[in-house]
Amino acid sequence: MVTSESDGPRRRDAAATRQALLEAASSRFTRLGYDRTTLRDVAADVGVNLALIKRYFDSKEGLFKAALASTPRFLGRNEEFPHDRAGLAEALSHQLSAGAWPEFGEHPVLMLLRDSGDERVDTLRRKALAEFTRQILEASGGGPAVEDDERLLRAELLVALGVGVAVVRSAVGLQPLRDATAGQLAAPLREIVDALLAPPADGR
Amino acid sequence: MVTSESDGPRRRDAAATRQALLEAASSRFTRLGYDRTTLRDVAADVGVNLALIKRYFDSKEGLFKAALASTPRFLGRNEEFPHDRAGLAEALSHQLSAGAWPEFGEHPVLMLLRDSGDERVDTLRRKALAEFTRQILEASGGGPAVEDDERLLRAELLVALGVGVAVVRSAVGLQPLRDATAGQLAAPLREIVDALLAPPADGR
Amino acid sequence: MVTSESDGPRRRDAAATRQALLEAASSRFTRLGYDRTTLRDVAADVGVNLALIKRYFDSKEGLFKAALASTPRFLGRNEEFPHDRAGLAEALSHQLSAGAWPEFGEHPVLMLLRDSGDERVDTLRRKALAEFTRQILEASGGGPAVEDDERLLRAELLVALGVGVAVVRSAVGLQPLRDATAGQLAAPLREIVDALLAPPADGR
Amino acid sequence: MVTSESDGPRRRDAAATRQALLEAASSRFTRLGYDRTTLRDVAADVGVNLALIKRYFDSKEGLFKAALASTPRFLGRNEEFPHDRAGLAEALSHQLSAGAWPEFGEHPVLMLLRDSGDERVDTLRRKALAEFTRQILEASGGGPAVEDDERLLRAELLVALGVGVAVVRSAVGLQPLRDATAGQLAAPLREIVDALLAPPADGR
DNA sequence: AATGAATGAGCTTTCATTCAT
DNA sequence: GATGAATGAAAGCTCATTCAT
Repeated sequence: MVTSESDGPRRRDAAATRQALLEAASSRFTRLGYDRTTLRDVAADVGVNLALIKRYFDSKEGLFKAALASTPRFLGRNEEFPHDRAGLAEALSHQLSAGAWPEFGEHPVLMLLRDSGDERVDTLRRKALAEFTRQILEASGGGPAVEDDERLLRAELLVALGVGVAVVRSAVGLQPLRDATAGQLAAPLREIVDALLAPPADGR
Repeated sequence: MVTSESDGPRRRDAAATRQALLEAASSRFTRLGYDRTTLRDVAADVGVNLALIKRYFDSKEGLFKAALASTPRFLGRNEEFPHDRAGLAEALSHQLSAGAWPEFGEHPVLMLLRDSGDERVDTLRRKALAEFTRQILEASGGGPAVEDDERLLRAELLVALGVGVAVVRSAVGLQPLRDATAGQLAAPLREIVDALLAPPADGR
Repeated sequence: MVTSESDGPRRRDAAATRQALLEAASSRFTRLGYDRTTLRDVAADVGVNLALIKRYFDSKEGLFKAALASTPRFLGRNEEFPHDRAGLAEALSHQLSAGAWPEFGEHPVLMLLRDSGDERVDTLRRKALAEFTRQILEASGGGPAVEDDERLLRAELLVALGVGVAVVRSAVGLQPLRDATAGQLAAPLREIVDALLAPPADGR
Repeated sequence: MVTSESDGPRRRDAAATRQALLEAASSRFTRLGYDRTTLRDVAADVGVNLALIKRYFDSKEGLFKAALASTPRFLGRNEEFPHDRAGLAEALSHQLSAGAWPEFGEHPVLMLLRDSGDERVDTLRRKALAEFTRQILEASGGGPAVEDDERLLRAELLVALGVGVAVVRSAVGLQPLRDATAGQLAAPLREIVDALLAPPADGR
């Protein structure tokens, strides 16, 4: 519930107010979804008037689009990008561990699954996930030549796994997955990454 | 919008009307979630009056619970239950292929992720997913003795993968995953199942 | 809440069912008023189907009218009619004491104040209260000749007092009035009756 | 239906709009009771949108509470408080005469009898009537020492009389009580007040 | 005579949105 | 740039009533 009013809403600072609204909205959209996020609550989080949302983002839809656009385009989490399958698995295990993303409350990929009902944002969301897939392929080596359809499918299964972990944790809190640490996730994820993306030993 | 009025609304047949309402509701809850499913739409799908929902299910919450309870408790899809990892992988590849579950419009596991806001249904949903996990463990052999915490976590990762595939397909329609056939999914899933649940060759 | 299913609803006995419905309705109308009395509840009290109310009374309005018509046309409460002011005061003190009318739950005069919104029942209710006024005048002696307008007004004030006691007890439960016994009410009522209806000693 | 749009709905004046809503609601609650007062009608009386009621009073219950709280805490009707039995009787005769309280449409004590179904407002209503009783005792002299239980009961009977007059006039319009003037009510009320509250000449 | 399935209208409540200031 | 008053539409729910059986 607390995200952005850390140091108080700066009055008469348009950019800061806009940013604070965006962060509050991102948090609510991520945690609660589009429908259960009310503009009144977002404005109240920041401590400003409701009409400012219209001023800065025009509508709830506009706010949602802006929040979507501000979602991290991950893999690597501020550090350098992973260069091999081991690095990829480790990055994933950190990203999918419990308590990562404290500033969002939940894994930010959830935002990409939230549906506002507007057909036009679908493309936006699809592109973001596709970019994620591309990053996985690049990190797992293999070179662009081998990126045939099956390899793409395998990368997408890895994306789906990440999404599934975030969703299951958020929606039902299944234990022990819910509180799994990066250390606990490391081994299984490494094996999955290898199983999915290691180059075939034989001429499959 | 069209799901269940297959053979027209039967007049004066309570059981049939109730069932038709349940199916229409299941479809909408699965596809659209709790908030975007309106009772008016559900009633319109079946072609009956809104008040019948109150009659048969008492409230929207009651309808949701009934829909939740009628969700298939899968693995094996009407056929016999899988007995080994190969069977498990194959069952999954069918269950997660495009176009399975035509009567729901989407994979029914999505229903288990829908949130009505009622605390008491949370337990229901969690139990259903936990049961799914248990089935995976049982099918993958290993006997109850080995069902330590790590094995449980690995089974849950497989559940998360299934959930993720359903979610990604439903929410963003990532290709080629979106239209993947059971044949295309078979090999990667088999490798993942083995990687996650095969007994360790050495004393890991 | 329990009024009439004392010896069970007799099946296939139209008159008895009708009577039971009437009593249940009277109780609810008296206690809860017109709006908060639902036909479903009345039918449930008796244990019969809702549609029987339509059969016997045609509509909620019809049921209300029938209940109104069945309201006791009091003074004297089954015993002989009071013949003088002392008898009148005593009859009133019994009628207005706590716990009288156990079969109605509240004083039945409340029914005469319930409003269904139908203009046509107004006459009915007015006539019933006017009849009560007439009875008071008759009991208090004085003969018909003296029934000038002021005497009528005084009798109506006594009616209003009775109504007020019933209403205050039912609506707000003011103590000690709420639990007042006939003994406690006797003296004040006698003095009021005398004050209002005793023939003037001097040529007032 | 006509109560408060005296000088037209003032635009953009929150306090005035709130007050207008409150008056319209008071009138309807007083005349029609809780159930038959619809928020749509109240808003229409004032000429504003329904949602403003939520803004200012939060809910129908909140509006009712506010209306209850704004009910005059009478005796004396803006003038000085009555100091003896004669003054009390006169105050009552004015207060209970036809056409008093034109701004409410009916005697405002009726509001105190309206039931919203909420347990917590019951106390509010009871307290208001109890306060009325206390005022009667104070006005009728006698000093606090004599305020034994019987005296309290007698004061409450006077309250009940007032309530009864208001109720009978409103609900059934019994003549000549319905159109009684203060002049017509003066004598009988004086005699009742004396009969009830005059100090006993002998050792009663 | 009696039942239960089905309907239509209305109510409160909740939001996103728009309009003046 | 910012506020708060006011609106419109839609949702869940409730009830009296009607229709077949």
